[in-house]
Amino acid sequence: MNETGMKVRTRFAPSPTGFQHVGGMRTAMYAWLFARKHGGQVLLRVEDTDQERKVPGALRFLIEELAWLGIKFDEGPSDAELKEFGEEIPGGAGMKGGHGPYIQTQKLPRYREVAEKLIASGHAYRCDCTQEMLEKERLEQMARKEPPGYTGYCRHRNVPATAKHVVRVKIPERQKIVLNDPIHGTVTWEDISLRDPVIMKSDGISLYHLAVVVDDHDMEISHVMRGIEWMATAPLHLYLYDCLGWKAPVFAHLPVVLGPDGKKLSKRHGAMTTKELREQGFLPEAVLNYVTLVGWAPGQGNNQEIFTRDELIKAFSLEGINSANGVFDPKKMEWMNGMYIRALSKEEFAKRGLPFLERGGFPVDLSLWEKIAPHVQERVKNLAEIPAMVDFLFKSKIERDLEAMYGKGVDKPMAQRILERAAVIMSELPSFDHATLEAAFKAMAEEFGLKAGPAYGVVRIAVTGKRVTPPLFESISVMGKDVAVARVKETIGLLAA
RNA sequence: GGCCCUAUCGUCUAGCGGUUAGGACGCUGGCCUCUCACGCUGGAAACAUGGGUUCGAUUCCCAUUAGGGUCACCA
Repeated sequence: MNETGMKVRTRFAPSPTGFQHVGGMRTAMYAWLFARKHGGQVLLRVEDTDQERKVPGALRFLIEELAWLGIKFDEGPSDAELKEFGEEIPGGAGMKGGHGPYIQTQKLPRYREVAEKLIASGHAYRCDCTQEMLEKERLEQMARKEPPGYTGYCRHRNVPATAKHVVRVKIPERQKIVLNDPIHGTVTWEDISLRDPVIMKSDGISLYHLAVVVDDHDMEISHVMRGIEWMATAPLHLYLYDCLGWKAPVFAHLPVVLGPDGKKLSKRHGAMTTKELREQGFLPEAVLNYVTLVGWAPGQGNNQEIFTRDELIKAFSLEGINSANGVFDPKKMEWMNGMYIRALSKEEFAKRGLPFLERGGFPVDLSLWEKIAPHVQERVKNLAEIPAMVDFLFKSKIERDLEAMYGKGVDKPMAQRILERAAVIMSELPSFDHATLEAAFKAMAEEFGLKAGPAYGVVRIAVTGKRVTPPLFESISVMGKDVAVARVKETIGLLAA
């Protein structure tokens, strides 16, 4: 129940015409968050009345990505309905029913029934104008510099049901419509500026405008969260509710999520679907957290940004949604992901990072990974960075950035001397733990009159090949004496050559 | 073009008539330090413009400007 005592039921109603980016996912997040916050239900509905634009796999993609984020629906199409639709979720999606069908093309008779009701009450009428007639009309209007639109030719013609026809809404001349949107406040239209829109196609399939009203009513939806592109047609929807004598849900029109360039999100922006983010090593909890924050803030002077799932649910409100468009900032997404990575337990990090490590293209020794993982955990912003950071532990042959050894008191002869000494020191060391190594190398640096940085740097390049690595002694300790000494000797050979 | 939405640092935002306009990311100085990262501590950085209303406007109202959406037998 929400503050008005109304049972909260929200829905996510995608049309399976493509793969949703994070902006579309955010709509689902908000619907889910709001339902959870008020102890209500959130359900999934498939708006597939446009059969021509249907994309195979789009629905499955959506369900699976949302599941990855931890968003499960209380109601939605059953596995049987999904199968009929042509999509099967491995293991089953397991959504409950109760207000189905949840796939619009499986509910066509109901829309026809409502359309007939609208015709009977005089709010709608049949129209048998052909596409050619409409096109001609449009052309003439444009020639006269009039705004194009249906003139209502069939309004009073009583086109018989037996003729091939569409159903249009008879839009009243002056019909004031008031929308109370929790995000935008009160929005008023002096009239519905639409020209008798079609709600039922000549093939008998409902258009969005009818289906959405019928479904939200039938499914007892209390709050609709949808993209702001729907605000312009909200008057039509509100009018339809009125004609039908139904109570309209609360409509919250969400602003747009833009790419870093300020343009609408698209493929050009790179990783903008959750699937891509997942492949780049972003954690679902971080993605849920950050994406929710694009366009929403707790307000009330609360500056919190990192939220657990439960904290998000607790803090969420429609009023906290910003009315202006927002930019998805990949940099901040990365920062937040790093925060989440560091908050993981050692074991959890090692476990989640392993699949990414295995993609590195080299054999992975699990025990070495587990030893070095905690040091990697402090240094990566996403899991995909892992292989490049520790590959030197697993590869038999490494590339070295030799130039990086020089500078700050170290030239080539000095580097050679350091490495000769390092090889001896390591060979003679009784134990190979961090403390022993550090003490030995610290003494060595002093021997050469060098600061730790430059001296260790030479060894770092020799054993790892890179200038940026996990801490040196941990790295050496994990790779073991044999490998470390061999790599130092190999480097001496390279310098001599 | 008609109708509608929007406007605080580069970005995400706090603010709901009186504040040195706060926080976060990013950028940057310093500290810590074996590299990197973390962490700590400083800094630069914003109320689109013009009118009102008011003792007083970032805040309320109206214009202007600039973005965006929508005007299909698509959603």
